[in-house]
Amino acid sequence: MTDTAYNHAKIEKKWQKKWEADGLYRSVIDENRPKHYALTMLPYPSGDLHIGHWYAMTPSDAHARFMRMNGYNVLFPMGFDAFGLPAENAAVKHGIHPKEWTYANIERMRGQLKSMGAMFDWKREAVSADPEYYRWSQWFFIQLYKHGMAYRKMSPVDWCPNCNTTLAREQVWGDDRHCERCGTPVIKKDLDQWFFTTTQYADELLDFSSIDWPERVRTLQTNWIGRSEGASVIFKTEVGNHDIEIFTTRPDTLWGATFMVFSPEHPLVDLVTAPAKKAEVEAYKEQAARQTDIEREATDKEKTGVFTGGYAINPVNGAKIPIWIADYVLMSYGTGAIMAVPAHDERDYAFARKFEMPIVPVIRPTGQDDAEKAVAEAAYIGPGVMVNSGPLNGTSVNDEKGRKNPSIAAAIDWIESRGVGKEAVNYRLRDWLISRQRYWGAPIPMIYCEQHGWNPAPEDQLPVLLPDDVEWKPTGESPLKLHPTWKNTACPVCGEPATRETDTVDTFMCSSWYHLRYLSPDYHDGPFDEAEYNYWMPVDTYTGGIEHATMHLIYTRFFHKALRDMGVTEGHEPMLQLRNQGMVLGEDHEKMSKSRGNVIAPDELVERYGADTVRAYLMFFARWDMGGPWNSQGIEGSVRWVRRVWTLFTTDSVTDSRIKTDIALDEVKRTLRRKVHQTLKKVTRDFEAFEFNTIVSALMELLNEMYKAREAGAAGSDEWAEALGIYLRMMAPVCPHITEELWVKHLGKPYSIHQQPWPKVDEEAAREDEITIPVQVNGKLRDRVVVPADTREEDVKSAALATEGAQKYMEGKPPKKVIVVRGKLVNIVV
RNA sequence: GCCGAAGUGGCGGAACAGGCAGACGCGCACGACUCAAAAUCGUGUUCCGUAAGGAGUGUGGGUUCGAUUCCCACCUUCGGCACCA
Repeated sequence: MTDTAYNHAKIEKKWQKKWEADGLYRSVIDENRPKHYALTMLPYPSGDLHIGHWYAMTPSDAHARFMRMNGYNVLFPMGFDAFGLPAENAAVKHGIHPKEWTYANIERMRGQLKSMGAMFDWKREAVSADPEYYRWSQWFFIQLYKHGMAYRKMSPVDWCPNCNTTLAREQVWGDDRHCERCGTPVIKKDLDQWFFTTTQYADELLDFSSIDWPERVRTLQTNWIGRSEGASVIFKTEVGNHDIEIFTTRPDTLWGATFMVFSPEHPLVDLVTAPAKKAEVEAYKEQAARQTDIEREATDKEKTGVFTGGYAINPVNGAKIPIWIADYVLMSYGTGAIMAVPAHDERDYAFARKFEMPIVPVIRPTGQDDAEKAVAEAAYIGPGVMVNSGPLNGTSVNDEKGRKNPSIAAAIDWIESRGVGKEAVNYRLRDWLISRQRYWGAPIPMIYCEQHGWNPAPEDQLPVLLPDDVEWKPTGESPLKLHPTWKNTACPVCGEPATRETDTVDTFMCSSWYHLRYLSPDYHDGPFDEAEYNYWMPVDTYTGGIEHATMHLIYTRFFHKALRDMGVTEGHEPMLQLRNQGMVLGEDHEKMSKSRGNVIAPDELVERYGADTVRAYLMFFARWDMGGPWNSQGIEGSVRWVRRVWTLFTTDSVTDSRIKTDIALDEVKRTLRRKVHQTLKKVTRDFEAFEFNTIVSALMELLNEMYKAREAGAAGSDEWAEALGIYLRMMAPVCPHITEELWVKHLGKPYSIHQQPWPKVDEEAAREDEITIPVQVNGKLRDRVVVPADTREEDVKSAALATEGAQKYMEGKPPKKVIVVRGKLVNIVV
């Protein structure tokens, strides 16, 4: 029967073509139906779609299809995050223009994406490198600037020497502080750069109450933002009475401050340094500056520092305390200066011991009467009661942070009443460094004039186009800076000659709003069409990798909130539900990489097995949120499943002649129907929970049952027809092509299966009428008893007691206790 | 050091609210079909034991009639943060 052999290539191409021709996946506003905006993270056009893209996108597609079958008007768009450094590297290496390289890759990847058979609405495609796209990226920059949320500042920033550009704090990873893209350790440079005020939203970004995001991501973001509650306190220099502001989480230990430490870069260092100490201080500053961040921030390093010869006055008790400089105090956190309380801080303790400074305990530990003794060996961090602290002596100290700790609350109140400090919150989060010294990105639309400083390019002149005629220097410098004429322009204020900013924006800015451009990629009067926005936003389901937790997923939330405050968007969050996929590892259980040679190419798999099978295996082989190792033998299971589905629908039944009576056949049909509806219930639940692996296994199980039922003579019955119809619809989101073919060609049902409603569970049919109850004696399984599902507890109990296994292991003793769990189990305790 | 996730057969994994551990699949073994092989179909497959039986979800304890599931301590792996004041 060659004409009924499963030819995946033919079937998949045929339906993809028809779906596209019919616009089956066009999503248009329909006020009569509830909307569902399903979004999966857009790819960077690196050249080839890899298995990780398939792993992220096909289950997302299946879920979107499931929602569509459940009556939602689903938008599932796709596009390309098309600016970025690899395009420039290709230009330097192979002499191809980044634009050409990028757009050729997009062309190729678009084709690969289409081979998935996903329900992407290609009419919504957006490409961030298109001038009509980056025009609006630039427009957003200008709006942020106008609202005070974009500013330029000279500061020490992270520089990747390989990528030849600055990076945002979020893009520097790991212990060795390497570049997120290329892995090169970054260095510090003092540069004038553009920033967005992400810190302004720190508190709001900590609030996840209105979104359904994985705990993991929420924790990562919370830690990243790093909120600490405490107080800011003003100390005074002994000479000159200058303010020294410090931040502390432990204002209750102020009375124990026996010295102060400045970061070597602190602006007051020169002022407080005594002439006699000048040389020593300068030498230390230089030595600190030479160190890399990694050396400097190594926690196990012996403490170093020098005395400045200057003193400060502790505002709570007037004590005169020495000021030191040490590299363990970082200029980039807090104010760059600390009060040192060696008795109750490990670092200060180590420093005080080394340089022989006094250690004054101000907390007596609970249950001890000697506070001095408690700090003889190490700093004391736990609860207790305040001592040596003047007006606050006797206040109890617990383990809570901030005002929840009575001692901290008392200290804050006290310093505020004396006007020497106030309650304060500090964050680890920094403002988003947005400047990139690269060519292939959206030019920052700012113009510098000698007379009028920085001003935005006039909005009616957007986009500020990237010039095509650029030259590549092997040094890796941005060609934009070296372009002879591009930067020359007129000042928007006075019209005199002025220069453009030659830096481009971080590509993460372009991807912070792509979900908005998808709404109306061809819209010219604004970044998006408001009618589309009002209907589709916010994104209902967002899927993608966890690696973006503290980059894109923070940036896009910030962006949405900033736009909201400028009146551009509404609502507080852009994406309501987030789900992360895990990673597909190589067959050697290692991360896939070209150098390891363990990369799996989806194109080859599709050619060999077909997209439906690849999709099925990707959904089946591991928990989606966990990922796991690829197994090229394992995919055979999915190959067989898909083929067995095909065979079941395209061949006639071979009836087992042993089944003769109507009664027996009725039982077969009833059992089949039960299994069908039980499976439907499970599959529905699992789709809602993003548990794709058990969807496929449930469908496999049902298929096995259907083969048995067919052999037992169920074919031709109403129950059989129902089973076939429900089976295909349940399978359709997983394997869109084969199900369409079987639905239309073999069941003769109306095109398209993807427009059919999701089947309804018949609870009555799904109910078991007989159940097997395990019988335990003292917790060990000894027998089983089959009873009607509605049997009363007492009857289950007596049936269990009567079983052979129960009798044997009770050894004639009377049961002490019999536990009957309804519908589950009986445990006899003797 | 701190925070988080995970440890289940030869392998990937399942167990939805504390109730039959190992669903589903890979692999393997045996059988059917075949001259033969592949494909396909069927049966079996946690370990020890011939068996009766016993053990078993990283380790050790605990709660419970009953624990992969809850609690405590620890070990290992992975991810994040880290002199953050």
